[in-house]
Amino acid sequence: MSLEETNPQGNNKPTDFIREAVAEDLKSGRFNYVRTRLPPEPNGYLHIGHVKAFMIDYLVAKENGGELVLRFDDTNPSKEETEFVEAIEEDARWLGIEWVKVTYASDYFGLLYDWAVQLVKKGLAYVDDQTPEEVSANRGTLTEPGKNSPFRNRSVEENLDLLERMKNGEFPDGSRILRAKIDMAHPNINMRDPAMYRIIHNPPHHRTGDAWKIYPMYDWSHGQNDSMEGITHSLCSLEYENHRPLYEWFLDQLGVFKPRQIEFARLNMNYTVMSKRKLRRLVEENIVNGWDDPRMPTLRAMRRRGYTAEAVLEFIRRVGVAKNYSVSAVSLLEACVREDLNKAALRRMAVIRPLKVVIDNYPDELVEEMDAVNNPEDPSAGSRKVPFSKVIYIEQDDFRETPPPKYYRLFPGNEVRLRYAYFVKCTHVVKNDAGEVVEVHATYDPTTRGGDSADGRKVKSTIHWVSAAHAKEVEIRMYDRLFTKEDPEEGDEGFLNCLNPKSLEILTGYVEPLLATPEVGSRFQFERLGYFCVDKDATPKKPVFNLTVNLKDAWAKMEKKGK
RNA sequence: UGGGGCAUGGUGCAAUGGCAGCACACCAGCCUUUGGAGCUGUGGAUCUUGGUUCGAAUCCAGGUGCCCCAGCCA
Repeated sequence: MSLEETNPQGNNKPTDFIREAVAEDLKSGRFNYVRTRLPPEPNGYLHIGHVKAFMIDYLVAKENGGELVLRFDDTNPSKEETEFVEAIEEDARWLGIEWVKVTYASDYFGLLYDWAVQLVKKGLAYVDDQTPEEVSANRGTLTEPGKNSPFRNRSVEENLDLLERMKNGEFPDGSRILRAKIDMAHPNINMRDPAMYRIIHNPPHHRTGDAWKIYPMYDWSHGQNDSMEGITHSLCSLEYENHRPLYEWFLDQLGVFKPRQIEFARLNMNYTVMSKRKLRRLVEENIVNGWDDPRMPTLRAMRRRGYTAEAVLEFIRRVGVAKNYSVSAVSLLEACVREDLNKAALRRMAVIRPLKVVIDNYPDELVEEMDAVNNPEDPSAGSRKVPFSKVIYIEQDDFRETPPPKYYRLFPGNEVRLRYAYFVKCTHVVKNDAGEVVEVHATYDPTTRGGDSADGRKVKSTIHWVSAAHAKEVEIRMYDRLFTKEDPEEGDEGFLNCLNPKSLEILTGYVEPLLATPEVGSRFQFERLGYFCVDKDATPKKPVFNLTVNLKDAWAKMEKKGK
């Protein structure tokens, strides 16, 4: 096989069974173009699980020189709102997804009704007067066939008349449905005379208002809309596999353009929940502070937390596409976020759990401007000045009165480097009545300015600091996983019983003067701590920083293991 | 006891009858003015039984396990 045949584009694109199927269809001539569709129902906010499906639809079209249509699946007025249409578009745009047009299932209500009339005329659909309970009881079970409706053999004329009167609003909700006439004994339950239209008088539809009193079911709408729009590949998740025979049945009976439906495994992630119902409970029961609470798996939440679209996309790329049921690790997402932010985030010094240090031999009134590198990964980011003085704050974690083995940081008698400043050696501590260390005293070596010793002596640790007199007090929001279990839905106690009580911790810390009035949304690496971004709650008086993701902490891991 | 689908290191994905590989995680080391980043290295997987074949993760048959389906939701 030649290189051209295996690799028409001449590059090594990642491949998967969907892309292979699409390539086959193009090669065999089943289709001579590619058009996919993004079919969200506007009934909630997008979460990380949607991103996988969105990117498959978008990239399959893009890689094949095709088009993507953003089509809102708004066939059920009781669940859908315009607010979500806008939110979904905004989130999808943030991801960088491009579509040629926005359409709505409701755009096709008229045409779809005509198609339904066609099926009725062909004797392939009928109006059923059974109650919902009767319909359900007569559907049969997984192992037993269903029973035909007593209304199944109505005349075409009667069906036509009843359908029109359903449409005109003459009948109350639940009194009748239009059903496809297929086979009540079919082993696939979706084929047992599935409902096509149901009657819904209220609420009004978010776009068509009260123009319609009947609304199509997913099965009757989706495939037909795909066909009307000339969609070639209707890509969806595995639970629709059982619907494919019905998808194809409708299109075959209608004799219209027939797209190909291909199913893939949806994205699941550990330590979170993804179902709309559960996410809604978290919001409504004030377990989180809204849909954009940085602990939520929604895109708005991740954006607010400081995740970049690039990182999210890279995560999706690494997760891949297959048909296996799988649960991806949130730690992989975090790794992608770190990798992306490491390249560009400016480094700053911040102390989130302050401990006061007095450098006794440093002149009382002296202030020195220390040179600090903005980003060691990017020399073009330059450097900045950071003021240094006699009283500073360091991290509580960076001092121990009695150090455990392998602890290299500050403790009585030990010398460390203050990043970009001086070597300091701890001399003694001051304690409060409770016996807690409230102040550490140290001396500095004036010959080590900038952080290098003249005599070549080494220190094993470098710690960060801020000058107490120059620091800005800020609010720091430390986020952790919302749940303590990898699978919060597992077991009988339910997802609300494994909430992580420490998923949000609000701290008051200090940052270097350059961060006194940061721009909302800007991202920084607080050295040795993690990546942080400025929350929308920030005010000039009190900046607020969200923890985006922590830095890998080898010492914390070591210490934990030692216990 | 119906139908549809899926089984590869801890996790996620490759290998399309020909040396089981990649990423994250893990472990060890090097380096380091971030115990960060980076670099090097180690360990660990084809659900099971049989068959076809010179050769099987891949093909065939049986078994086992997991997921989906009985909305007038999508």
